Amino acid sequence: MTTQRQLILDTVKNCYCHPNATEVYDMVRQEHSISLATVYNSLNYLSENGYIMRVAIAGEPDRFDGNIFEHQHAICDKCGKVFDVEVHGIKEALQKEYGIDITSFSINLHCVCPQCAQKN
Amino acid sequence: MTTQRQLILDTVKNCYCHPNATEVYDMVRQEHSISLATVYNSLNYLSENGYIMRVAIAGEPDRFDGNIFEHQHAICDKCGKVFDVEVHGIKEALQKEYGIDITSFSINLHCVCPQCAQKN
DNA sequence: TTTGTAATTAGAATAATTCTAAATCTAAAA
DNA sequence: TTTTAGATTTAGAATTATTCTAATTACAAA
Repeated sequence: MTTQRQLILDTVKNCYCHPNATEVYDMVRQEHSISLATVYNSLNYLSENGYIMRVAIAGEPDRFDGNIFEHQHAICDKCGKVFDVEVHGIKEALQKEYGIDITSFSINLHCVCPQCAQKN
Repeated sequence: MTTQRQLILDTVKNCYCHPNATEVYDMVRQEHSISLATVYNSLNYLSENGYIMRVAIAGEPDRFDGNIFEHQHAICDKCGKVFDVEVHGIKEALQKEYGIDITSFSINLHCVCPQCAQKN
């Protein structure tokens, strides 16, 4: 864990959003000098080693998530915001149902979030 | 539905793999002259209008799926192959659990497929 | 026909990501 | 200490993925 990796890890952990690589770059750059390549390298390293999660959403660049507890994502189709949602017992259910050893899994729920639903 | 869109729809429907845009382009081009831009436009059109599904997998370009029945995907982390898996009742369960109106949802299961598991 | 709208096209432009090679850092060995 | 080896960082080039632009074409309705 190097200075830059720690910096990027902290940024992802503390932002409570689900930033993509460019957004992480912009955030880190406000306080420190860093190369975009390092941001990509570090995000790859951190997600491959379980420090953060890589989040794939159809039609947009990969995002990253500092919350590594088992959880899933809901994407608002109006405003694009991504929300964490808690799950329990789903992995076991899926494992049982499909009869394959599931290494990991991800669920993306597409919805209209409460805020967007309100403003008709 | 134009000639090109039909061509692309047929290609995605008949290939029984989960091709990305470039792969669709290469397949169509073997028999017909077409522009890459048309492939992208058409894939967007077809997926936005429910003819095909867009499949997002972390770290790779979006793929497309001619199977539009409710189903999910398992990705082998060794060989990269993508398999369709059947689901039932999950949407209702999720809807109930999260209490939000789910427009659509997708589940990606990461696994080691039977073939890869076999070869040690 | 003519006209209007939408689709297709090639190529340019943009965006996202990885690669390259040089410079830097770090920790262990001499 | 100095040296060395290995990994990391960096800037910028290169590559890959996708969208945009503007001209052309196709097609259906008037």
